[in-house]
Amino acid sequence: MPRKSERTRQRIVEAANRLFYHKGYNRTSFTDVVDAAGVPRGNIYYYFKTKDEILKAAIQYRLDRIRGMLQLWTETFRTPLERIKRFLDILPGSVESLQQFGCPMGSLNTELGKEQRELQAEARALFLVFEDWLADQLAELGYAGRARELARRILAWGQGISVITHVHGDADFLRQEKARMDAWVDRLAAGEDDCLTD
Amino acid sequence: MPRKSERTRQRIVEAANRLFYHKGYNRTSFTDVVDAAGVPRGNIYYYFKTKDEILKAAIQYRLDRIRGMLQLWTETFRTPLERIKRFLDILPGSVESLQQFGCPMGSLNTELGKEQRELQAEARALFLVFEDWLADQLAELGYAGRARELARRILAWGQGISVITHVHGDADFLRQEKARMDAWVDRLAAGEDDCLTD
DNA sequence: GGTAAAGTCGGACAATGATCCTATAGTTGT
DNA sequence: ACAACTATAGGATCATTGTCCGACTTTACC
Repeated sequence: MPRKSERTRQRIVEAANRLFYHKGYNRTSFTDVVDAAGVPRGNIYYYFKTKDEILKAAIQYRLDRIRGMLQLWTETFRTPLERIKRFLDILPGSVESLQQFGCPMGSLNTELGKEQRELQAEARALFLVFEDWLADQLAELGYAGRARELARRILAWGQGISVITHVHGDADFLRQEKARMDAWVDRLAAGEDDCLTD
Repeated sequence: MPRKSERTRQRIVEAANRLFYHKGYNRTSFTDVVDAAGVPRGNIYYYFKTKDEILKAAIQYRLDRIRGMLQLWTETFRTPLERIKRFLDILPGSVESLQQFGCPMGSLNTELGKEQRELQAEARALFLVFEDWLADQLAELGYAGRARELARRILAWGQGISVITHVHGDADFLRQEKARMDAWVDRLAAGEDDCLTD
């Protein structure tokens, strides 16, 4: 039973994940990872043959956590409106990180999208998980036909806020825009046929 | 008269600028730059002592071009509405680049913002140039009090679109959202007191 | 309790990175 | 033509990178 082994692997993945977010994938070295994980240099190779594999494991780790989180929200909140609102709460809930490092999904995809398309294809899954879940909520809200489109729009909105918040370190902007998103979603749920929803 | 010299320097800056956009700053090596610029390895050092300096020159180069462009738009278009519309046309005007590499300003700031704050402080200026110009136009449109806020919102919107377009390579999404921005700006110019502007 | 696999460890490896040196060639003003 | 720069040129340097090896120790099972 490789139980101890499993924990070591987990420590590597978690350290790598944190470093990839804080430093970016390409600026994170093998040395950084082994140091942060507290495992000896040679040992990491037993678990991952290449740096790519570590990234894939880190993305998988994120996916698992996100899926778990969304699952929990689906169970915890009765209405799709509450669920979407909970999603929007991510923004103010992690202002400091967003100011310092930007959005974990967004910055990773932006970095990999330039020249490392295969890796970015993996990272894209992070967006799709959120998109699927949001689309489900929007469909349940009565927007079945345009659920994907609206979901993607919400994600784009969040990405824009994240980038600007990161660029200027402007937490006020984030809070202000988050409030606008809340209001928009409220109107959406109320079925108001206003300019915003066309 | 160091005229030839000036051209060499320019070639280096332009090559570096392109590479920084296509590959990212950190993944662009000195070797990449000298190869692309067609100058011998040792020669680049005559112009720039460090990689940072090349980046600063590249940012300066971008700033100059942007300022020139905005200046031209200010002169070419009579009304602030037309000018802002011209600004929005950047998006469909560079779909392919945005799909492949993301927004030049956004991706650069996202990359540098993580661990290279001093360099990001330089890159931030790119956003501020646009923000100032947009704020001027919005003030002229009659939104003097909220001009900066609205300008930043427009930029955030554009960033969100760029990120999502880049992540999914989705040109349709870009066009669709661009149309929504156009409509929004029209309503803004018409002074419609709708939900979007609060 | 002994053997094979699982897991641990430190260092080696070649490649590439940014940076720098020094020698040569043009260009300039006198 | 000559000294003083300006500019070109290519290779040297040294740290860091991702990758890998081989020896060691622990664990699991017969």
